[in-house]
Amino acid sequence: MCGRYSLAGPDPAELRTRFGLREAPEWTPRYNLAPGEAILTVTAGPDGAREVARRRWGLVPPFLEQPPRSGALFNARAETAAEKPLFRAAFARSRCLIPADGFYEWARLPDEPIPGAPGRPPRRPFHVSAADGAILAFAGLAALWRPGTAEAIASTTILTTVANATVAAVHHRMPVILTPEQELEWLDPTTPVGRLRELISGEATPTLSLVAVNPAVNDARHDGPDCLTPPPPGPPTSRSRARGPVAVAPTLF
DNA sequence: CCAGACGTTGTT
DNA sequence: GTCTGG
DNA sequence: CCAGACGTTGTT
DNA sequence: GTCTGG
Repeated sequence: MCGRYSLAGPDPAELRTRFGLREAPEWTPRYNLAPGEAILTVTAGPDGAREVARRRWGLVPPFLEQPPRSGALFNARAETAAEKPLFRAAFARSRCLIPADGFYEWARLPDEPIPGAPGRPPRRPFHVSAADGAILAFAGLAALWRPGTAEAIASTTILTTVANATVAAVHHRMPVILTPEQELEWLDPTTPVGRLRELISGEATPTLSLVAVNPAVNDARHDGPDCLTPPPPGPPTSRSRARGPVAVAPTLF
């Protein structure tokens, strides 16, 4: 799944180039983006030009009288989003991209708990990024909620699909990642549904790398470079004591 | 017909 | 808006 | 996603 | 256990 991600590496100029934007977007590095927050999205405007906008992460479909609780609907299953009442209209008419340089997953390590420690072992955070360091584009849906009186809400959700072999070490779902070629078709309003389904099937996911990171990322209020650093040595798992990128046992799931 | 939900995730 | 349950 | 609150009363 | 906030 995808409930936390980073967009910290690329500066505005790089984002402009990578996504074909007219102007560089306002953006300062974010290491710990969470549901409910304002995130960066890219859509195709009426003339086909790329447009960038900040949207609340957590879709607010236009027909709801009240927005769902903050951050709900932050993912939609790619397999069913075209049919689900909450996502159908956005799938048909309002697709978008979410720029990212990686996403986080949490998993309990197999060799915990420590003998003598009470309770279940905690889930540990991992960061997943492109093996070549490229900027990623998640496939997403967008909506604009215009209530009578209150302020309008621009919102978005990230599509999820089955985890590839790399991510499957820690989790069974992951965000849909598009290649630059696929992005064109995903944003094109004339792309037929059958093709859209192919695009988000996860077939073309780039090679990813997975590393254990500092549990500082657990707290969504913590937003700093240490979200991406290796876990500090510490309460005792052999894995968390390793240095540098940490290999993960291949079949937790 | 009207009323009320409409989601994903993980966990057991 | 659209579907399900009563 | 994870972390942290979750309430009422009376008093200042 | 469940909901809210980040």
